[in-house]
Amino acid sequence: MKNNQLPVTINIPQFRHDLITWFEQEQRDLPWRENQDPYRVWVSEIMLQQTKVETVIPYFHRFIQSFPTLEALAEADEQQVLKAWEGLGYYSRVRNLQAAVREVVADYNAKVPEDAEQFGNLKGVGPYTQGAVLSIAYGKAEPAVDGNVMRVLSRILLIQEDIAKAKTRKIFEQAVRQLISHENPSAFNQGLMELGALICTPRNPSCLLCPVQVHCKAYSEGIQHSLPVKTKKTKQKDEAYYVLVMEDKDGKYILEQRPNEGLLAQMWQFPMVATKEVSENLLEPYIMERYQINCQSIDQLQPVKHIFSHIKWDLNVIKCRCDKLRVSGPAQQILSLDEIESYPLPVSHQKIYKQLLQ
DNA sequence: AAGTCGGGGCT
DNA sequence: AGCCCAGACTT
Repeated sequence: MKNNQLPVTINIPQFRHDLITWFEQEQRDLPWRENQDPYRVWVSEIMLQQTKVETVIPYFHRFIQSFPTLEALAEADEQQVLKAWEGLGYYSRVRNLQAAVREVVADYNAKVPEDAEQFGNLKGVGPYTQGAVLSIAYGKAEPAVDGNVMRVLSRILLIQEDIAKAKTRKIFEQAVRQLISHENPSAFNQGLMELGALICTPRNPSCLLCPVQVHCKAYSEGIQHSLPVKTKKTKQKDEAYYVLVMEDKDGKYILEQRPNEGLLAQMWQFPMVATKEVSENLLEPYIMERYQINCQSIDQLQPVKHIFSHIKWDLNVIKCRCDKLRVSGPAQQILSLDEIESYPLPVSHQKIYKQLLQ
């Protein structure tokens, strides 16, 4: 064990007390705080990855209602699980969660393991989620370092490492190991995050209301606005597609499932063709050839722009009416608007679906 | 270490 | 347009 700890020169017992007392008083009333059920805590932590609390709340209620227990989720149909996640994004989170829950049923008698290594080895459980669930559900004194914690501690301890770099997280984990309350690790970890969400915000932190202001080195030097240090990342790539909305005389449409891996894996969509694959004037014969249909008419629907974190989609939505549709593979279905409702669609294709309802 | 993976809300 | 959000995984 190397002893290269950063200097933590604040009054640690006082800091713990100030933080935990504030958290006990001011914490928000959130559905996953009703009890310490490890399954519920786990679900909430997965949902909260890169996702705001207000966004998660309705999803959490519906998800727990549909899958109230670890066993229920383990036994659930994968498509229904994906449908419950529809609109939340980062869909591999829920596929990993179900795989992990099935592991817990198979290997740990359906009890979420308390052992850090065992829990941390489950699919989709990284360093943050590991510490968060073990501290909140089981009271273990493990660090749970997320973006909030790095921002808060970078200011309090005046840490200037670039938080965009992967190895920087370890510096903060070491700091938390020195600071954390062993009497109440749960309130300590959640207090740091709650502080980051409510007071020690990215812009314009409310330092005058901060319960640990007296401990904060950045505040005492007046440089809280310039922390944390974070380098910016690369911008999105542009991608353009035709989206083929093919409707037959019965009002049914072709829907296809995306591949098992990659972007929006296993989600359903109207067929897409990269615009660079086929020139616009050859689109009609291309559709007729590829989908073996007889186009009666072609119209343009409202185009859709959709921005991911790393891609910008420009969707040229083409509606073609035809006599008869046929599937050309196992990943396709011919469905009525009603039936499409039960399939998990990414938000970009929900926008298209809503146009068809009008 | 850098990319991939969603979506929404804010400035 | 860019940034942020209770990050994990792949290459």
